[in-house]
Amino acid sequence: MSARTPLTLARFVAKLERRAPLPDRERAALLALPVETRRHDAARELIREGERPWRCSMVESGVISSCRILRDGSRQILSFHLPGDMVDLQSALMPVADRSAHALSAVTIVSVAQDDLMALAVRFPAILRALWFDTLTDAAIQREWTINVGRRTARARTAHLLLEFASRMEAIGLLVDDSFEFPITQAGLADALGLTHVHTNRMVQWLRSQHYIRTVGRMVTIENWAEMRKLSGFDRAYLHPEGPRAGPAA
Amino acid sequence: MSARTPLTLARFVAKLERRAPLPDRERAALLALPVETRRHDAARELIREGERPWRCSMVESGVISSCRILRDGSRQILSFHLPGDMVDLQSALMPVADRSAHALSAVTIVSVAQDDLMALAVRFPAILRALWFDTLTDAAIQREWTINVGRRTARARTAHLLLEFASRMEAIGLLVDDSFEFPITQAGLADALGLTHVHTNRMVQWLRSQHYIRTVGRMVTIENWAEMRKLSGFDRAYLHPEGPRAGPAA
DNA sequence: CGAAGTTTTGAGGACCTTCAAAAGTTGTGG
DNA sequence: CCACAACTTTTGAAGGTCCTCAAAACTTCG
Repeated sequence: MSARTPLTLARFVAKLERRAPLPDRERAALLALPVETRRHDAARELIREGERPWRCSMVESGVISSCRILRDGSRQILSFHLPGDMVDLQSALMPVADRSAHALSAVTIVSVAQDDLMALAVRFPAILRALWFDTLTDAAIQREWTINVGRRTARARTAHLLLEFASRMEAIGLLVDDSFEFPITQAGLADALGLTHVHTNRMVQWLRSQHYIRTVGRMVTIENWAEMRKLSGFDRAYLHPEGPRAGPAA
Repeated sequence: MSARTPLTLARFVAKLERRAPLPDRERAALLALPVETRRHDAARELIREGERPWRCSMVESGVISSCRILRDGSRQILSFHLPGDMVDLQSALMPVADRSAHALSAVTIVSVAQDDLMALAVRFPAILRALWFDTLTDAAIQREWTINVGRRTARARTAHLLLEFASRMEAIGLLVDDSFEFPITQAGLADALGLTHVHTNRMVQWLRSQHYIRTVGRMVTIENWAEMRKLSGFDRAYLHPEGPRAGPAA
């Protein structure tokens, strides 16, 4: 897509359609939604906990994380949003944001008014169904994160997160030669893993020492998928690349 | 509701309507769905990971947990399902169950065919919207669990889970004099907290020693809400008792 | 009353944290 | 293109939280 093409929700629609094709009418309706495009620098706060956003945002390029800060100052990163992901689809129904979102790299964001999206969802059940499925996929990922921090060792946990990120990048064509850009510091990685940045660093070093991964700057290469999978128990099924079951609305 | 009244999804509908009333037509349609009622003993496995369920189940009475077992045998409990909760609404769209579910106490379950529910959801966008909102609430709870195991100390974590359980019981009228039935062993609690049962036991003992909680058999009493809240950082907002924002479908 | 399950206790050790500082990297302005 | 500041990664050492293993006390139930 050239820089001059006016942006749309195309990437999001593509993600929805990875799972099940939408009828032409529905696809066209989504792509015709009036959108707003914005660019932000890395580290910029995009949504603040407690806010009442009135637009839903899709990542066009770059990576966004959402997190909660606890009263003692510690931070838990709750999810990563890659190109094609909605950052805050939830806010279409829930008025108050319960977490903040930050740009991890320079990002381009395409947003639609929640009312516009909901109006479409009400008119086209297939769209509502697709949005619901998207929410369910996010929920499945969230469960996997709970398992990750709850029951896996620091080593396995780190490996698991990297494999998830790699697999999701692969699904959108951003994995090249087993390498992907991982635009996050080790301190940020630690906040996603429920570890300290010191220990996270030692885990990353250990993965390198085993030749499971290689890092150059912000590029990460998975060198040994099999051992990484064995170590972490990663199974990409929970990412639901296969789409929703056929049903009355399909 | 007397034991002779044929069961319906009434409790689930009541939960949906705690948030926003459904139009009469939609409520009637949900309550008219053909259902199947089953009773199970405690500890019975209700859904097995990898299965392809074709019915969605609502808890009429009792408590159900869903969990994943890792290859090393460790277990992470991912959620509790209280009366009125859907156990596997997700499976309406996702064919394969990605976790198992067990009855923690003797339970009564009312189930509907997924196809029936989805057909209704397609016919009535307000219903699809309500189901979607329910999914979003579950997702918010799941995020809180990730935070809990990721960034809170064992003490705070234990207190937080008990407060969540108490608050959810309160919402359905099952909290009496700050007391509720908590039908789970300390080993089970440990699997929800990402701790060992030994350490969980010490945390429970500590909460008792501070007179924050009291336990008699499977009954738990919250003796000091304020200190429990302070200790755990619990804020019930994430349980979304207030309902979805008004919108085109409301 | 015995069996099975649950809670509790103890001791030792491992994993991960905390604190502190050095080394390395990136970005900016002169 | 270098100098400098800011940030990120890495190292070291000490300590605490939580785990492991094992067994005893207690509870529940047939």
